[in-house]
Amino acid sequence: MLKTSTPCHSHDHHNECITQALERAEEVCAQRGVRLTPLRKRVLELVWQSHKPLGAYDILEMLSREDDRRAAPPTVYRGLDFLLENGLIHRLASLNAYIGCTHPEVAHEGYFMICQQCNNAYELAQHTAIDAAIAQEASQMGFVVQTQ
Amino acid sequence: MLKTSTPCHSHDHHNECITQALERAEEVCAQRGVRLTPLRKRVLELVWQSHKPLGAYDILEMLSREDDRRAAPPTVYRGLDFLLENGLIHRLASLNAYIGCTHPEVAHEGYFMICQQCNNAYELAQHTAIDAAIAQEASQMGFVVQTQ
DNA sequence: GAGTAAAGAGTTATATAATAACGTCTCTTT
DNA sequence: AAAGAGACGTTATTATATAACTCTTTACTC
Repeated sequence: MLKTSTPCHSHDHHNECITQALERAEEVCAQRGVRLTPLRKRVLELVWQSHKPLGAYDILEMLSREDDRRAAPPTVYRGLDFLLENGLIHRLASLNAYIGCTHPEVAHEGYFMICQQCNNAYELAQHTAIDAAIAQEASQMGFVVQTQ
Repeated sequence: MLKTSTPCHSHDHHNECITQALERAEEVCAQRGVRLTPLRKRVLELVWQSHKPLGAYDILEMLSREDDRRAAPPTVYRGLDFLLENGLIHRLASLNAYIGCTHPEVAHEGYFMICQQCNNAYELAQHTAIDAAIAQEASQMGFVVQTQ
């Protein structure tokens, strides 16, 4: 179920985003002493194919298409789990989908704007105002924000 | 997989919340000319059993336990869909779970504080600050917030 | 460099969440 | 009564995610 409609938010994606994302991922992993194996890198690359959040089974299908043998779900989920743990992608629970993180260097909550026409999703880079508003409302209810 | 741990956020739930929720639901449905059938009412009641978000299959299990014949998934999902459409419950995508809405009279986005110890979730009643912060960041990216 | 432990990845099966498709029953309206 | 719509039952299926076990590769130790 891969959407192929012409995006209304489009740009020169391959040059700018993908290469940059992969470079950053290499750096981040090197810095943390974790291994960006070929498989993990390939999954990250596929996630970054567009700014549309991709489902795990979309990625699975892409993977299977290039390797001739059929990849199995755990293969993809392991890759996704690794990338999630290291902040290289985010999971959009409302869509059961995954998307590349634009600033993996620092731990952070992700907020996304999702275009209802083209399905592209863009991560908010600065969200101190939102975080502050949430933290304030939380404290009024006796909560301390730990994860979101 | 029904959690039965002692809640750290507890209160006299049955008297206050459930009855009030059901009364409100009756009002809202009457006002809108939609039917709160026994099944729908029963599902709403089950959702309101606690402040813990419940999975569809948790509700299914509860339903099946009282009727002796086994209820099927569509039965529950139809009930949940109706309640969602009419704003009587919210869906928490991150948990694949459903929870009663505390103010179904007006259309609104829901924000929830979810206790990591007792799993209870509480809806924020006033969230103008959060909405404003989000709308502002959105407009900076050329988006207009339609749904969240 | 051989031995070994741990991480990574393949494979099969299964769990969990949600929906499709079709039939039936019960209303209401005519 | 006939017709249509809404609600619900029932069976099957799709979509998403994980468990459990195996084998391979990598990295570390001596």
